[in-house]
Amino acid sequence: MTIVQLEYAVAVDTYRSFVLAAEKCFVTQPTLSMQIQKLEEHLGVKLFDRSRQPVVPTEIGIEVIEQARKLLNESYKIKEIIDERKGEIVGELKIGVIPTVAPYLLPRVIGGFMEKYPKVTLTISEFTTENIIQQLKIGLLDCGILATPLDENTLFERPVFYENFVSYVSKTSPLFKKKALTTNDLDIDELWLLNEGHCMRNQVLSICKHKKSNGHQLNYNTGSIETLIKMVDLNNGITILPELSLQDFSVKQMDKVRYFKSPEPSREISIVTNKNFIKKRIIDALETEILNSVPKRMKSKKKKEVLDI
Amino acid sequence: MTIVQLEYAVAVDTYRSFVLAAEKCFVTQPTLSMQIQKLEEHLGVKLFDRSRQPVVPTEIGIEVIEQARKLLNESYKIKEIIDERKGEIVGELKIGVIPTVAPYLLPRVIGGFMEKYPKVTLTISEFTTENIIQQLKIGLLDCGILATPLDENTLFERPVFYENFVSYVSKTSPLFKKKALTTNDLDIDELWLLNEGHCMRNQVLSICKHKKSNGHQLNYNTGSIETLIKMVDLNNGITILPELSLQDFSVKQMDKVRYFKSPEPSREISIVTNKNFIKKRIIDALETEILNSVPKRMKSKKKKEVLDI
DNA sequence: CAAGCTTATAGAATATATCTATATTAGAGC
DNA sequence: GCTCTAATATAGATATATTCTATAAGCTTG
Repeated sequence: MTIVQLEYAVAVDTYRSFVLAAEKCFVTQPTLSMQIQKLEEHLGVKLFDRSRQPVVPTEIGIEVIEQARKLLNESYKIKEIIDERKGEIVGELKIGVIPTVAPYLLPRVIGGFMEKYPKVTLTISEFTTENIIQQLKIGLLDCGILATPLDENTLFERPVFYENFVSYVSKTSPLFKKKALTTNDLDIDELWLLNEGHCMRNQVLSICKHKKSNGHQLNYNTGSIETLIKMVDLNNGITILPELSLQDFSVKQMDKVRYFKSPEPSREISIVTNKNFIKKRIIDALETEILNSVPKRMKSKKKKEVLDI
Repeated sequence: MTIVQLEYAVAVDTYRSFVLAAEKCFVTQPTLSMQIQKLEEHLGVKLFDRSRQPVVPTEIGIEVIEQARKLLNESYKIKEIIDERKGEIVGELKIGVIPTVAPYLLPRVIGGFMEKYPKVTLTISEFTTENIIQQLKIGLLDCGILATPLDENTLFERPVFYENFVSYVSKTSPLFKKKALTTNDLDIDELWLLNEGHCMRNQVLSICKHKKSNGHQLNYNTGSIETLIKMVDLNNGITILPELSLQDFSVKQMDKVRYFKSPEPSREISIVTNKNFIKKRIIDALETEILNSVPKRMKSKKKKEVLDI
């Protein structure tokens, strides 16, 4: 049994294909097949059921591969020990970010980060919470930046900051005249919402969970907060925005922002990793950069009341 | 970097010798040397300082080897998953036992154990507590059977049973007339003790810690409880025995046993393993066998007041 | 049942691990 | 400080493993 064989087995599990796994491991498919066979022979059990398409791990294969992932993690940690000793922050960091955080946070973070740590390659992708969780579990992502708590016991959450929600109200809305709102003021039928799948949609709905709908005239669900803003600007109604999205607002736009009275609804944004997690130093560095690019007030680490996701 | 290379590095750390490590790994010394060199080259750091005799790991070598031990543990766990699936309890179990437990417990355990699990090879050695702790940490032992708590945070203790201490009193001692004793009755100058290094010696001394010595006429420190018994039988005085040592006593000997009034002084006997521990199923089986060969009353898992070791 | 995948097998080329023999180096004893 | 001894390193040969290319065999799916 070799580390390489375990890497191959894990790759087949991850990609559910010998051909694709071989490609990702930079070897030919027969090489990978042979090594998996040798591993299976060594262990005395079949790890994959090739008669299904796509290949699936056998019952015991699932257990062995889970354990193999732990072993490989320990092996990456050896490399980290070396890098750390050399005082270098190097490597690749694959980050998954939810779309309601990404555009307002990352552009402010990556510049400083890449300047400070030129030897780190960042790979950033926007995914839904569900997708990020999946990919963290199988190691396709090193960390996620998303709203928590997730209640996933194989993942580890480090809360980084707390972001309030605000409402964005068109001039034609009755709420425009109010200075500060309570969640009771919201009219669910006036509200522009994000698509299903965005955790922020659920949070916004839970803000208004006590309100009943009288039926919408128009159901427009969009994938981007920028669209929500434009809908209010051009088509009346209101929407709920995360605080960070206000950063580049014009004076005209700020006019339409209405804050909630305390307790303001808010979300907890965390860096989430696999529990036996690696790349600690790079991720520490990322956390520091995020904290530097976020208003001080949001860093408050005391457990606020946050909305479930 | 291969698993084999890491095994070699760990072996060199364990045995502090390339020659001996090679022998234990069943390869020649040049083979092992070459592989260690390749590993060092791959990692870009020297793991061992060969200019010292015996060889010592470098500062970073210590860290890398510690991590390598974790990786190897994960690799043993893969084998365990396979064995477990096959429903077999197989392998080797290296047990370290303290001398004040070994002769009264193990003979009753090993018979049944070996019959039930014929594919397990048991290797049992008597060592002091200190020695067992050391060997558990570097993996030379799989588990220890000793008095706890140890307060060692890299080790894991599973309390198995609680053993009272009794006194064994010669007919000429004034205590012989008493039916039950309190720890206050003990005369430290009459007491036969075990050698330094036996944890039970410390426990016995702590039973009498409030008593002052007037100076002994004879200081005879022995390594075995059997000797303590014979000293009382043939040379007067008293001694303290663990409860299990009474099991094969003659009627004549039982005459000399005096129990302590409640709360009886007692010790906690645990199976101790490394924290990232392996061979779970074999050790579970061992625990079951031990519990089967010990009087029910001693199994009480409620936290008794036990003596420090 | 054939087309288009995916995985397995065979044989050659390459790389790696191991061995034996021997050189070098470090430490112990005089 | 110099020898002797024990330990580690190096060299070259051999056996073993890994990988590749080419091709066969097995599943899916229309």
